[in-house]
Amino acid sequence: MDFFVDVILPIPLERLFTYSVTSSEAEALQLGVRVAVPFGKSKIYTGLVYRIHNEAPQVYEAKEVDRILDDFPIVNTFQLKHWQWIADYYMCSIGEVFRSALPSALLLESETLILKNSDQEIDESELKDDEFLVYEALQHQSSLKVQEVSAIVDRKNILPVLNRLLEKKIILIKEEIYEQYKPKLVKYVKLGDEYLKEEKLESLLESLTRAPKQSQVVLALFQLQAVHRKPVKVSELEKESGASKAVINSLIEKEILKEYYFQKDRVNYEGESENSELKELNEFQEDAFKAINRSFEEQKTALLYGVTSSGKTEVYVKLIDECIKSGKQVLYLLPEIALTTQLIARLQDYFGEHVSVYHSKYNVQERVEVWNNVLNNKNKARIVIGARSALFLPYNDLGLIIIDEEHEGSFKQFDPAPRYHARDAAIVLGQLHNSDVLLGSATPSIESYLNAKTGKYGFAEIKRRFGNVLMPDIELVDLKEQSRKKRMKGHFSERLFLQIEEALNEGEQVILFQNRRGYAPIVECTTCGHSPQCPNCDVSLTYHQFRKQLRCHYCGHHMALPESCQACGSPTLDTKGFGTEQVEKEIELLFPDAKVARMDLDTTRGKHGYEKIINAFEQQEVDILVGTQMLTKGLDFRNVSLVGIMNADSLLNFPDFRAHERCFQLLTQVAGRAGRTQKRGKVIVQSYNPYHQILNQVSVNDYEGMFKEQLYEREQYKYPPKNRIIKITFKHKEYNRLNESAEWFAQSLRNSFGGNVLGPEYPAVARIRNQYLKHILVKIPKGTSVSGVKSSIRRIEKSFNAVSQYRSVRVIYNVDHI
DNA sequence: AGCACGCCGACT
DNA sequence: GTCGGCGTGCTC
Repeated sequence: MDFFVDVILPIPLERLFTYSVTSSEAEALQLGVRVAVPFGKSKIYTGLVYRIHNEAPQVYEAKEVDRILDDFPIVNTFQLKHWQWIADYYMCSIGEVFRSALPSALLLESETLILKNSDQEIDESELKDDEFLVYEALQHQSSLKVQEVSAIVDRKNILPVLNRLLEKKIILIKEEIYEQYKPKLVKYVKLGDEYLKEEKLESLLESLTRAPKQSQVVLALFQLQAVHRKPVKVSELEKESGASKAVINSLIEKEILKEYYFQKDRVNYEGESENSELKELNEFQEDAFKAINRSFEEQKTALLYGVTSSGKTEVYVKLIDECIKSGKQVLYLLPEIALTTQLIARLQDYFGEHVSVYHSKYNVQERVEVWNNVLNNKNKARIVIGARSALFLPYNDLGLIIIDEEHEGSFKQFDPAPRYHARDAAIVLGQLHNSDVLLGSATPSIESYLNAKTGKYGFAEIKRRFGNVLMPDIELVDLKEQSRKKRMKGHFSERLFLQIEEALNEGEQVILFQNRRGYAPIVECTTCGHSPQCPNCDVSLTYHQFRKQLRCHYCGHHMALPESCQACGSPTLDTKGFGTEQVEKEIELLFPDAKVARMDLDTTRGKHGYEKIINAFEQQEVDILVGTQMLTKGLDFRNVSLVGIMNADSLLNFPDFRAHERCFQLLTQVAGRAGRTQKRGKVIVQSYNPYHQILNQVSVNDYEGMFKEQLYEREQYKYPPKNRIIKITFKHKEYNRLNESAEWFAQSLRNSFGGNVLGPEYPAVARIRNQYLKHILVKIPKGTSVSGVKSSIRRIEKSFNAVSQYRSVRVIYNVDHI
C-alpha cells in the first residue's frame, strides 16, 4: 500500500499539499511532526504533517518527502485546532498561522548555494567579466549565496551568469537546508574510566611527576570534585589549576581525563530558588479573587476591573499559584511594551524558576528553548509570561490564561497575517483546553465590559488603590485661554509650569506625555507655505533635531534639514506642532537644573533600550521623563507625583470610532502613574478643548459614563461591540487602478450587503512606500451570520481576481479591525 | 508568497 | 541584437 501525508506549508495558500512517504516512514510519522519537502522547481520548505493516509492524489503525482525533521511531534492537536480557528476567523490560510506560530529557527528553508567545482581546469581568459567576478569570489569563499552573487555582479537576475558558469562546469549548485537551532553545549571533564580505582590513581600521580602542570590539573580536579560534588566544567578546571587548555587537552588525549558535554539552556533563572511568600490580599483583592473563582466555577471567562495601582498583580499571583499547584500550565499575556523587567522580576520573585518569558526581544535560539520546555511540560515553563505570540506555544495542559491590560489595541496583530486579536484567540484557546481565562484592566475595552454586563463574562472589581492611596487629582487646563492671556511658556501652561517647579522642589519626579515623537511633525516655509513631504508616502516629514534630519515615520526615508525652502528658496523655515524632542528641549531651557530623559521609539532602540531609561528613572537619576504612550504600560514608579499631558487634543481628533475610548484609556493609564505612594498624585491635562466630554470623564474617573455613551454611539452607527466589522484594504502602486478595483469590489459588496458597506475611502495616509491605499469597511449587524459574510466576501474576491487588471491589486482582510 | 516562463522596450 | 522589465500561472 502507498502512503501519503498532507502537510501545512508556511505560505498563504488555502490548501494542504500531499507528499508520498514509504511505509516505514509512515509508521514513524505522527501528526505535528515537521518534514522537509520540495516545493516548486527548487525550493525546500518545512511542512507540518496534518494527516497521514493512503489516498493517492488523482490528478498529479505526489512528490516524496525529502526528510523527516522530528522524532516526536513539536505541535499538538490543541494547536492545530486553534490554528484552524484563527485561519477561518481572521480570513487567512493555516499556512500563515503556521509561519507566525513557529519560532523561525524551527522553520528552516532551503537556500541555494553556489560552490566551486574544483575538478575543473579553468582558463580564466575565456571568462566574461561577470563570470570572472563570481569565479574570483569563489577562490576566497567556499560557497556563495544567491544574494551575495547578486551583490558581486551588481544585478538582480543572476540566472544567466550562473547558467553559463554551470555549462562551463566552473560551479556547482546545491540546495542547502540547515537546522538553525543549535543547542548550547558545555564541556565537562572527569577522570578516565581507567583511573577510577585507587591503586591506578597512585601510579598515575607518580607517572606525572615529570609533568608538573599535568599533575597540577589532576589534583585540581580532585579538589573541585571534593568541594562541590558535582560535574566539573573545563572552564572551571582551567581556572582552578591555572593550567592552559593545551595541558588539559593533552591529558584528554592520553585518556587520563575524559571530556563530555551537557546541553545547557540559554534562558535560565539565576535568582534565588527560594520563593518569596505570597502577599496577603487585602479585603478588596480578596473579594475580587473570590468573584473570579466563582465565575471560573461556572466555566466563564472573568473580567477583573481594577483601577490603576489597585494591586491586580497580587490577585493574578494567587490564581497562578493555585493553578500550578494543581500541576497545570499558566499563560500570562501582556502587551509587548508592558513586558518590562520590573514585572518579570516580580513574578520570578514568587515563582522563581517556574517562569519562562517569551517575546520579540528574545532571539530565535532562546525561543526554541522555551518552545521545547513548554512542549515537554518542563517545570521551568510552568508559567509562561509573554506577548501575543506566546499564544502559539505547544501547551498540553493549560489551566489558566491571564490577559493583562486586556484593552490594549496592540494585542491585535496588524501586519502580516494572521491578523488575530490575542485576547480573543486566547479565549478560544482556553475553551480548547478547558482552562480558566481572566481578563484584567484598569480601563476595560467596551467589548469586554459589555460582555461582563450581559453576563457572558464573570466580573470582579477593585475600586480602591492599594494601601488606600487616593486616585490622582486630575486638572484640565484650557490652552486657548492660557495663550490668549499670554501665560504660555513654550508648550507649557503656567499651571503646569508651576506644578513642575513645585514637584522638583519637593524632590519628586515628573512624567510628561506627548504622543508624538521627533521635534516637530511639520516644517513649513513662512514665505510660500511649502512643507517638505516624503517622496514615497503622503505625509509631511517630521523634524528630528538631534540629527538635524527630516524623517518619514512610515517608510524611514530621511534627509538633512535644508537651509532654505526647497520651493521658493527663502530661509524662513518654521516648525508646526511639537513632539517629545521639543518638549525635552523646552524643559532643558525652563528647568536648567533638572535632569531630563526621553522615552520613545528613537531612544529605546536596541535590546536594553527601555531598561536603561526605566532604571535611570527608577534610581531617580532623572527628574523628568518625557515620552510617548510607551510610558503608560505597567511601569511602577514610587516617586512620581506629577503627570503632565502636553496636548490631549491629538488623541481626541483621531478619525475613527475608537478614538474616544482609546483617549480615555490612554489618559487614565498615564494618570495612573502618578502618586503611587501615600501622597496624592497630580495630573495636569492641557487641551484646547477642555470641555470635551471624554476629558471630563477622565478627570472624574467616570468609566461607567464613558462606557454608556460610547456604547450608545457605537450602536447608532453600527460599530462594535454589538456589530462586527471587517476592514478590507486595497494596495497598489497605480493610483487609477487602485481606485477602479476598490470601487468594483465595493459595488459587489453593496449588491450583497447594501448600506453596511462603507467606502472605499482613503486612509489618513493615502500612500505608503509608493503604494496607494484604500479601505472598505463591511459592518456585520448583530444576528447576521459572520461566516456567511466571510464566504460571500471570498466569493467576490474570486470574481475580482478573475478580472486581469485587478489581479495585481493586493487585498488584505482585517477582521475585527481595531 | 516565491519563482519560472514569456513577451516587450532600451541600451551596449 | 541582448538585458532586464513585468504580467501570468503554478506550486503536491
